[in-house]
Amino acid sequence: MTKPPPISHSLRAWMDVFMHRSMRGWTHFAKSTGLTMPQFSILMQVYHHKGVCGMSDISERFDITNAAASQLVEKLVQGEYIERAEDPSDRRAKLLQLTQKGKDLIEASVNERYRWMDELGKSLSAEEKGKVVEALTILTEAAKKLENRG
Amino acid sequence: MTKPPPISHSLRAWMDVFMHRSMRGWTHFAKSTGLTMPQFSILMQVYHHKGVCGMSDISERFDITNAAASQLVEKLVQGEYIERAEDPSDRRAKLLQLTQKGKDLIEASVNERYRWMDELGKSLSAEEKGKVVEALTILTEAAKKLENRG
DNA sequence: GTATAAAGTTAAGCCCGCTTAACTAAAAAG
DNA sequence: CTTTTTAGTTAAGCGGGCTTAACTTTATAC
Repeated sequence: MTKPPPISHSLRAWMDVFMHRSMRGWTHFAKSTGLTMPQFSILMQVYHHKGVCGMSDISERFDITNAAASQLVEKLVQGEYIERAEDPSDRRAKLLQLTQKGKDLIEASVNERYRWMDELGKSLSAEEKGKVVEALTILTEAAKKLENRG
Repeated sequence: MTKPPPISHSLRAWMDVFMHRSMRGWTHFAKSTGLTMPQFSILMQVYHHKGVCGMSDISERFDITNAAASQLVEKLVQGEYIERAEDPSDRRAKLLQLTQKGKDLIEASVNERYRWMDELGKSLSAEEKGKVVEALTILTEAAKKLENRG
């Protein structure tokens, strides 16, 4: 019987293997779409903002100027990935939203990333699955709590 | 009692929260070093290649031409992050290796990313920690097996 | 030993992201 | 109602990444 590793060790080990694998797929997919990484990241951001996302949200999130965000978004509007409308409640502001094309693209990317995870799930025994589900639920909840406080 | 979620769901939920959080820190740190993302990524790659890494390893990994890799690496050599030596067993090839400065930088970045994970670990009860350690060990092993086959 | 392939380098040139600066238009403050 | 602040756009210009093309040097094939 070996002593179980401390939690920081197992968290780190998992993170290393997970990040390494995940990053590869991520950049590879982005490139295959013909979009640049900044463009792709903006689509992701708008996607996660479910519906309402102003131009300033973009520039803050990526730590760039409004000018830069505006230009990036302009290209995505040209490419018909994003719809840019006037905010009726503040006519200076814009409401950004993915078009169907944009949504499809991001969802394809997310599915691509899920695929590996799903395979991982399938490779486990029923007992292992149970343990993993329980632990990940704990972790996800804890992460959300930490996020809301910090 | 609610039914436990299927494993694909808990894996995906965890992945979403983990990726979202991790990416932010990642790009933010890279930017704060003054290096560009491609440059930073190359340092990471050399770091994980522990010791021996040729120029072609870089170009293959990032799907760019040898010319591009060579120019990127040149900048990192100028910045004293990378040491570029001739491979004695094949004098056409180069051996890339991080300098101490390069190692320090990458390790700082990794630690930054570990910090959140460690906080997460600390926020759990002893019982939860036990479960998480067990499950992550299972997952990490399964991931490594999958990697070696696929 | 000559021909061919492979590893890297260098330079020219393109596109892209980003910043600054000047601007428009709308909202908030006084 | 005027002033100031806020949201966003546009254009000029810089620097970076990447490609192609031409080249050097070393290894491999025949």
